Amino acid sequence: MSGHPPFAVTVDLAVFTIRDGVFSVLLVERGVEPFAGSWALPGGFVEVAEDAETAAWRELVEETGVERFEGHLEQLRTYSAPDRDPRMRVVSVAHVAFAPDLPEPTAGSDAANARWWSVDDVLDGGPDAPALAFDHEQILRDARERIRAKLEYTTLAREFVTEPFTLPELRRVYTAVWGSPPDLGNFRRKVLGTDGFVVPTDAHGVSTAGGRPALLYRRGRASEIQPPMLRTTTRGSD
Amino acid sequence: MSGHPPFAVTVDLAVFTIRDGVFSVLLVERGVEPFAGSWALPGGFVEVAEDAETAAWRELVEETGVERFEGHLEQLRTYSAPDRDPRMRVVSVAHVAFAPDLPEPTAGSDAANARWWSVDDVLDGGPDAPALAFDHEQILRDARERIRAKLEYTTLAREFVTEPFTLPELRRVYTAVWGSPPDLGNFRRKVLGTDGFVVPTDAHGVSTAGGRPALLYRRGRASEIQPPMLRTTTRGSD
DNA sequence: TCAATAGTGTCTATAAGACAGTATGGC
DNA sequence: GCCATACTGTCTTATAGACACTATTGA
Repeated sequence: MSGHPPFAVTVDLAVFTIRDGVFSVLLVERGVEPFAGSWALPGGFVEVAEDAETAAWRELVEETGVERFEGHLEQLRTYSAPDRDPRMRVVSVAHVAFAPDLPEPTAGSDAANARWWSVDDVLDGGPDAPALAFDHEQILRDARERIRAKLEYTTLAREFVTEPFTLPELRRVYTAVWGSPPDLGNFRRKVLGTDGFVVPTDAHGVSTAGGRPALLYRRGRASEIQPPMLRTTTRGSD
Repeated sequence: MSGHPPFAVTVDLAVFTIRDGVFSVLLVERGVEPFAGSWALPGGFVEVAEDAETAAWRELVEETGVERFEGHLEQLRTYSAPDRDPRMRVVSVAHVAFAPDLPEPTAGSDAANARWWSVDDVLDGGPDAPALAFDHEQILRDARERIRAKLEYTTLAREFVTEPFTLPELRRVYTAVWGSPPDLGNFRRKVLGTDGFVVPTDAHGVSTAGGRPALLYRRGRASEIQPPMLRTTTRGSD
């Protein structure tokens, strides 16, 4: 028993989007010590009067500059190793957010720079892959696995496209996040056969690159896919 | 921007076991304000030099009096509503733990009393069901759903039985947690057909209540069940 | 013998994997 | 016509659901 030592509480955010078919995460270049010059997940301190999720939404808007964020945000897990921040004792409640096509971010208050990175480049050692500050590589790794898994049993993939969308667009979300495309016919059968995943409109999109134009859909009300749509590629490694 | 206000950080624990076929959770009766006299999840403050999981293990031993805890412990999620504790600003990193047949607990330091309760009685309004302190009812509800779900796609049920165990014993774990028994034949087919879920011994147990004695098994190395063993009962409600 | 529990086998329905084929657009 | 993309259909295989049956103990 030694009372209750004071902690700082932060939120860190893994903000994901799909840009040109690439599963991407928003990183900021730190302008202040510690880790000045390193890239890190956006985040900040939780205020006294807000809970962690509210703080995460606030930071999201501050860091991305987006006023109305159309996506989804959820808590990932809390990281609390005693030495994770050299300045002070701080626990961080990490969150995951995703949205379709966020704009190129503007550098925020204490960030020198901010841009989108390929998630797989950062985690699997692509060219120019930066080493992340603090324990952010672990957080990002956990976040990627969370998203990969949730595409299996939820309709989360819809949050990565703007309405109205086509099935090929939706399939490209799975392709980008999982790293390889689900079988075309089976994918369509699963999505269309899951009640409430997508609802058809009566409109066609425009044809891409001289192909047949795809039908347009909107998001349905279902949030779960039952039974799940399983990844066919190497599982359980990360 | 308003710097970094000081927080207290606690861990709360939902410790589960199966006692006489009943899915049970450990609750303590609070001896001090706030909520003195109310029942609550065991927990306590995180020390400066430890992470949340270490603190959870420490509290687990302190509250249950068990020296060598043979079970499993994992982080659930973090609860951070600004008004969740009337004394001060505190965020709690909730954890879930489970083990076979823990002994009747001894009252800990700041707990007036401690005992096992039926999880379903507490959450679904059984007779004598106590109202829980703080936001502990929500934590317990989330914890129950986490365990119910993890029985589907992991081999977690093994952590609720002592080695060696019988398949009927293992099936009673599913029965207790899910509220209704999985089909006998299908359950055996799934467990025995999942490589590494259980490994057979060459021994028989003793017969119960004048029935055929069951074969004994030990835990295998597999941690996932693929494809999952799905709950057949009412899904998605909680 | 019976009651009680443990364990096996089988038929059917569902859904995924694999992959071949057809349709509709721009040029 | 060609190419490129969108979409449909079908055969096979894996697996779950349902449920009937056999086996082994104690009293």
